[in-house]
Order: sequence, then structure tokens, then C-alpha cells
Amino acid sequence: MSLLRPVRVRFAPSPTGELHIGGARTALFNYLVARASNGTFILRIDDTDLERSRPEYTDGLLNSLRWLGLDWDEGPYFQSQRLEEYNRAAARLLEEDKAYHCYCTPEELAAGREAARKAGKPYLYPGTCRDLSQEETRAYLAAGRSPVIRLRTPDRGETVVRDLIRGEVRFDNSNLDDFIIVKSNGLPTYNFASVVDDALMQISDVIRGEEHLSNTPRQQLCIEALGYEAPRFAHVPMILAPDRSKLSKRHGATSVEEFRGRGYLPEALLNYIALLGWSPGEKEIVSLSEMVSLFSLERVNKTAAIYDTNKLTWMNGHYLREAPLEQLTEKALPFFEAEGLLHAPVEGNELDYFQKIVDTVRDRVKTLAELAEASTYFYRDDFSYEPKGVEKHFRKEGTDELLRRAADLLRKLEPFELDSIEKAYRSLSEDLGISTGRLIHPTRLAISGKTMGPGLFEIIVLLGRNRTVERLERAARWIG
RNA sequence: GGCCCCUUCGUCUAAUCGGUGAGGACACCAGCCUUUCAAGCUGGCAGCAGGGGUUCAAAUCCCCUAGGGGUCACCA
Repeated sequence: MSLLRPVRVRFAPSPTGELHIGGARTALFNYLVARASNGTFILRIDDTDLERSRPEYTDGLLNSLRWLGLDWDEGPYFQSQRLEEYNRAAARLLEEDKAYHCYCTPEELAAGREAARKAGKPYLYPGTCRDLSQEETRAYLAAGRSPVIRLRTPDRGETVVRDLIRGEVRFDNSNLDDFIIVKSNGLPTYNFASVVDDALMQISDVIRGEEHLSNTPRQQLCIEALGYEAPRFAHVPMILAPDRSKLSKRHGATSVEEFRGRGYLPEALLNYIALLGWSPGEKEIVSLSEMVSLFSLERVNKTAAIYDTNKLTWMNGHYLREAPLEQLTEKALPFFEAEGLLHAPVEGNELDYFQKIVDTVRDRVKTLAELAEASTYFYRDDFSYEPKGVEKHFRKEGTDELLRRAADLLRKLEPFELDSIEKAYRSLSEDLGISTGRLIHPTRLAISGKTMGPGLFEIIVLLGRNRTVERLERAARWIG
């Protein structure tokens, strides 16, 4: 890393949609670079596209970032509020004759592109307005045309982009035309605004998605024209959908908010996306702070990654089991509310009960949504019995009687505790000359409606004597 | 189509300057544990896109082919 200037990085999304995992990873890598080098992480909203930008997307972006724990040091800055800066820069280029007004209409340009397409030739802006006379300019103005501003780019030579991940990438200038830097509505284009801002904000490292690599020579040209010092570039590989195409809405869950809504933990999502394009070394389970000390852009690979929810889900299960109980319970609450099991202020005995449930159920689920879903019978009596469980455990002759015996046993058992219940169950089955399983399986089905779940005796203790006995008797009646 | 980038198990990845039985994780399969389901533990399946070079030696360097992706807007 250069010692010449402090590390300042930026994440600059455009507010045209939710934060998806590709953007989240870009944000993460920026964050890691900043934190590792005692630098500054800046958030900038690139909202120069009036049509597509929406304030609510900005809110969503900030929310997602906060939820992930990727806190920024400066910003958010909004490009839409920095127009004077771009105007000033453009005026300077105009003055130095490094840029010029172009009065071609979108229709004329489209016609040119179409002609080139028909001829099978690549289209480049032909430089029609490159050297207009004053009369020509006056005529266009009189005709009411409002111009764009184009950068005068070299016809020969090459533009070299130095990329931390990919090395030197060379582009032949003959393939680059005089592109637009200011639109006819006075707003800068992306390439221009981002160069101006990166320079003004003294960004040392531009870390962004690979889709920007092809744009970089244009930015490089802007940088040179404006006499700026170029930042280091790092184009991180793309994250592709399972069908190898670019991430989009039609690929199921791709946004941070969606994963959040499905009950994924931020630490799991962060850990998972960090592994896309980067490897922390021997252990893959790493916290954000561990990532900070292990990360380096040099170790980011060049290959696009296809994301696979399997591993994320597994990882989420891991974090679910490792999380401190109080925190996990807090995070689970909205999901229990959504299932209609709990209502907001949960405290006292109710909280105690809630925590115990979370603790026993979390071992066998992978998301918070599953956690709540798998906990319903702790709160509701109106569950039905799993059909295949009924076939397997209720059908056998005498099962109703077995359940009544169990109910009788539990009704007067003292003390009513995990060990004593288990002991009682085992000796009852021994007395009856049956396997403990013969007693356990129907009991589980009777009190939870399910054939699988936490240890039976744990469920019984949580439900308590009354509800257990009631449910056993109800099942016995249902069978008989 | 032009330009640019990329190519290790199904997926994510590791393999210091070329010498490895190509390692790990998820998924999958099997076993153990066990009242169920998980978890956990153990084991298994599975990969250097293809072809040429260079070299004593190539996943690693070079070239070609194929494939994938990105970008070519008054979008970012």
C-alpha cells in the first residue's frame, strides 16, 4: 500500500433497487480495506439518474448496510447535491478545449448506431460536433437544441488501467470515442461524476464490481484530462446467479433484505459473501473483525462466483447455534410475532419461556423463520397430527391406553423434572414389557403433532405437567 | 459483432519463486451416536475446459481453440 496518502475508500451504490449480495460484498471489501489500514470508509449515493433513482431505495440501502454492521465514517454524500462540482470541472475542460458541446440529437445518434449495426461495424461517435464554427453553434442554439458535453479523446495510443486484482489492463484508444460527460439536462454521466467525486473526496482505492472494468479507461481519460491523480483500482469478480447470469430479481433471494426477512443472521450472510472471491485461509468461519485482519485485495481472486444458498444456509445454522441466547432471542422475536405466537414486549416468565424454547429448538433449524415455525406447538394447542406419524405411531392396537397410562403417570409424578420424567417413562415401558420407543413416539406425536423435534423429555418439561397431560388424554380420545 | 475479463470437484475455494497422492468447506452417500429429527464425529464420491509448446519437471509460464461473463446509452 502506498504511504503517500491515507486510505480512503468508498461504496457508491445507485439508489435504483435494494442492496443485493454483490453490492453487499463490494461494500464489505471496501469496509475491510478501510478498517485494516486505519482508513476511512465513505458512503456515496450515485443518484445522477433522475429517472430511476428513488429516495426509498436510499433508505433501504442504508438500512441493509447498518443491519450488516458495515458502518461508514463519512457520508452519505449525494451526487445530486454536488452538481456545482461537476459543472465546475466540465467548464474547466471546455475552457481548456479538452471537451466540447455536441448538438447531435438522440435520434441522429441512434440513426448512426443503427447504420453501423447494419453494416456490421462497431459504432463510435464520429466527432460530428468536434470542431463546430461559431455560426454552426449559433444555428443549433437558435434551433433550440440543448447540447451535451463530450470529452475530446485521443484517437491513437492506449489507455492503461492498473488494477490491484488484474494487473495492467490495456485499451486501445481507437476503440474509444468522444463520450458524453454532461447530459443535455445538465447532469453529469456516471463516468464523469464518479471521477470528479473520487478525486475531490481523495479516494485512494476504488474497489468495485468487475462490470465497471470496461468503463475504467473512459474514467482514466477523464482523470488525465482533469489532471487528477489516479486512484488504485480493484475490480472484484462478479457474483452470478445459479444459472450463471447476472444477478437480478428473478433469481429468488438476492437482496440483503430478502435474506434478512427469511431469517438469516447478518454475521452468517457477511461470512458467506466474504468467501465469494476470497479465502480467509484454513478456517472459513470468520467474524467481521477476523476478516479485517486477514483480508487483502491481493488475495481476492479473478473468477466470477456463483452463489449457492446451501452453504449460506448451513452457515446460518452454525451461527444460530453459536449465538448468545439473549441476542438470538431478540432477533427471533419478529419471526415469532409474524407467526402470531408472541406480541412485542416480552418479559418476565414469558421471556424466560421464550428463551428456553429458542434454546432447545435452535439446534434443529437453520433460519429464524424455521425456528419460529418449529416452535408453534409450544404456544398453540390447535395443531394437527402428522398423517404419517399417525400411521406409524397411533394405529397400533392399544396406543390410546398407553397414552392414558403415561398421562396417569405424569399427573402425579414428583418431582416433575427432566430426569425423573425420563426415569418414569423408562420404568413404565419396562413394566409393560415394551420398548421405550413404543411409548416415546406416540407421546411425541400427541404433545407436538410431529414425529421429529427436540428431545421428548425437554418438550414435556417446557410444556409443563398440565398441558402435557391434557394433550396425552386428548390424543387418547382422538385415537379411541 | 468490437473491446475487456475469466476458466481447479455439482458449488465456494487452497495449492509461497513450476516439483503436491491436487488440500479444505458446502451439498450428496455411508457409518457411529441416539426416543425422533438435527447437531456432532468418522469415512466415501467428485476437479486442474481442450490442444499445442517451453522445461529434467507444468494446475502453475507462453500460444491457439472452446466456453462463460462484462461492456459498448444523454443507466449506474
